[in-house]
Amino acid sequence: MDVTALLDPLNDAQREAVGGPPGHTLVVAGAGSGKTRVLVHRIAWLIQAEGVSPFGILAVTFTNKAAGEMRERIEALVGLPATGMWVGTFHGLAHRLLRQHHAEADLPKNFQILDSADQQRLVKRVLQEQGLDESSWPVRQVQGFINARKDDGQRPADIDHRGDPYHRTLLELYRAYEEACRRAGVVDFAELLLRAWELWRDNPGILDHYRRRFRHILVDEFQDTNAIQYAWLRLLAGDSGTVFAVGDDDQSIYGWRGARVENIRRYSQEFPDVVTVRLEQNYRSTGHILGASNQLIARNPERLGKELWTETGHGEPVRIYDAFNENEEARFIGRRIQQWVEGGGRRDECAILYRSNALSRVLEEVLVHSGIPYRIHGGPRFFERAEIKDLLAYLRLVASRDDDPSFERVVNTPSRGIGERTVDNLRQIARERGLTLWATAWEAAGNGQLGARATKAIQRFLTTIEELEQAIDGLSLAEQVETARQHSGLADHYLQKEKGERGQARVDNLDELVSAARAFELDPGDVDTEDLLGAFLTHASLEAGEAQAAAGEDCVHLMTLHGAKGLEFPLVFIAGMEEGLFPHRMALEDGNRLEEERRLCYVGMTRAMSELYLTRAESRRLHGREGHTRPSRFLTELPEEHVESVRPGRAPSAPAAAPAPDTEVGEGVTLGQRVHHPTFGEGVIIDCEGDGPRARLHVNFDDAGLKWLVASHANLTPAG
DNA sequence: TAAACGGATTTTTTT
DNA sequence: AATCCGTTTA
Repeated sequence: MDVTALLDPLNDAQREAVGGPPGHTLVVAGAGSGKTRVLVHRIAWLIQAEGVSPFGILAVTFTNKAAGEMRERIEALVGLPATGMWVGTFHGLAHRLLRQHHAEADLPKNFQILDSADQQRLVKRVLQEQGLDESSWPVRQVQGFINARKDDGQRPADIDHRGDPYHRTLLELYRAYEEACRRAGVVDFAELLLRAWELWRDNPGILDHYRRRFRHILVDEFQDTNAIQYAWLRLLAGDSGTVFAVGDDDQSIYGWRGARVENIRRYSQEFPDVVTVRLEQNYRSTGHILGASNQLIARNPERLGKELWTETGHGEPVRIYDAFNENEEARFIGRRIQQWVEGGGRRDECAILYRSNALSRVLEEVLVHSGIPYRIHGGPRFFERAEIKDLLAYLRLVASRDDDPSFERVVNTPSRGIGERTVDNLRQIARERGLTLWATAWEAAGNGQLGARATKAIQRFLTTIEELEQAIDGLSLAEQVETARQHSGLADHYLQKEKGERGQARVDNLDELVSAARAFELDPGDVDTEDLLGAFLTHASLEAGEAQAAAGEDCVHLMTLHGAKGLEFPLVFIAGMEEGLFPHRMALEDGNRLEEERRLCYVGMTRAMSELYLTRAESRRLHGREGHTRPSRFLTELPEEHVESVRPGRAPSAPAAAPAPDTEVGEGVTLGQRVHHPTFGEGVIIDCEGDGPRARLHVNFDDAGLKWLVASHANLTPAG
């Protein structure tokens, strides 16, 4: 086998990383430097040049998408299916371990997974059981506390509340929540990781088995690992395994959910003889874009240090556009995209990025208005939709009767006369006797302690589930889901409850779930085919699915800056470059968070291949309030030599509301006219908004530059 | 049980 | 402005 072919297409740094000795390696990979390529080639190198068996390789990523891509590319490169290799997300791999060793992990065989919405409901339940007031103990905060502790590897017993009553209560809640999970046989996301780590910690035999097997561990996006993930890797590597870590400290944007950038540094200190390779040649962006990005991120202290460079030319400077308000900002972006398309570009080469989702609305309006197809990334995901989760809850109950959250979810959905009172009674009995809701319901239905009416209703529910289990036995997965769909009566329920399109959309989604099951059946991937339903339920929990099916149409992409990580587009806009919005006001107080905002800006900028626009609105209406804004500090941090302020000049297609030239726009001046202002001097009126005395004029002053002025206060006189 | 009202909230999100 | 959540009301 000619392994040099693996190295040939690489640059020197990439080659060093891929073909280096099979020891600990840290690859500091800048944006657009070919990091995935290095990871994939490294694996191929291990197999083909070092003679490592795929069975000995474990590669871990953060998203299913990344894992899928990696597997695909490895197989394409190696030329055969990489059987035996473990490639997956931290959560996916942890789940796999826990399934395999459920007894040692003290979990039921069919344990179900809670997503964060499920977890939130359960935390709320626990709060109510403890008789705590939700306004003093906000569910989200309690949930956040529990997750943060788990992300740090701490169980209630590991935490010292030091007599602080607030802390003590949180601890009690953590305990009670754990107990509720245990009873119901459910596990949340953070628990998957913590439990998998504990499994190894407490079972040396099992750990040893995996240590012997996985001598080669590769980690993508290392800067996003949290404490427990790091600990998990460390445990697995032991003294014999090698870790190949790829990451970029400058792209660490998930600190707020427990990611620890410092794991990169820690890794190179704690593991012996780590070879560090820097990938600094960028294959994505032009010189100007890179220059501006480099200098922005250089403002952050405490970096590992790295400066991207490119062989490509300077290209176009980064352009900054100051709009009068958010409408005008959106119109500018729309216009620019239209030009791009008229110039032969495709719409899907364009992306509009923003700090928070609230900004997408105006942009959408303008795009709709201009007839530009677009697609918003983010938003509710398929498997997270209420109707989908309802139907899955029926199936979960079939798979595991103890699953209390699922029981609660559908016991009265569709309504079958089991009210809050009845469920409350069940809950109370269950708690007193330490039983699950299902067991309690079963018993209560037998001894009639709930009253005739409720008993009957409960019996109906119990029968529904039991019959469903009978009915799906021996069926194919898709048929099972279809059967559950019918038995549940959810379709009629939603049609009746939500008239018109909304209800129908829900029903369509239920049908879609059947299709998803069919697709899963045909290609279940690397899972246990003995229990397809169980695997499908796991899939639904661990892989939330894209929000919208990828439309075939050529669409402009709209997404948050976080959502853009890992992507690239020829033409990129970052909208809302304003203090308080970006950097977000929640991050202004804290230096660390501010640095993270700056990294976020860096991530956004480095998405752009050939053109980058940073736009802002001088006045913005947000959450119903209109306010004046200040330009983002990030704008002022950009070096002049790479940046150009855009003068709209004669707009190629006039803004929607703008009158034709020569129309009087107020106070005896017209669009296009040369005017004089007492302070700013002479300039040309290039645009206007509104009419009458409140009209606002956009004037391009010779010296003072672009200004928006209110016509009635501007004191403009015709210049001549 | 569901509609209707009122109040608070409003960063980012994967698993 | 819009949405979500809890409470009140019919």
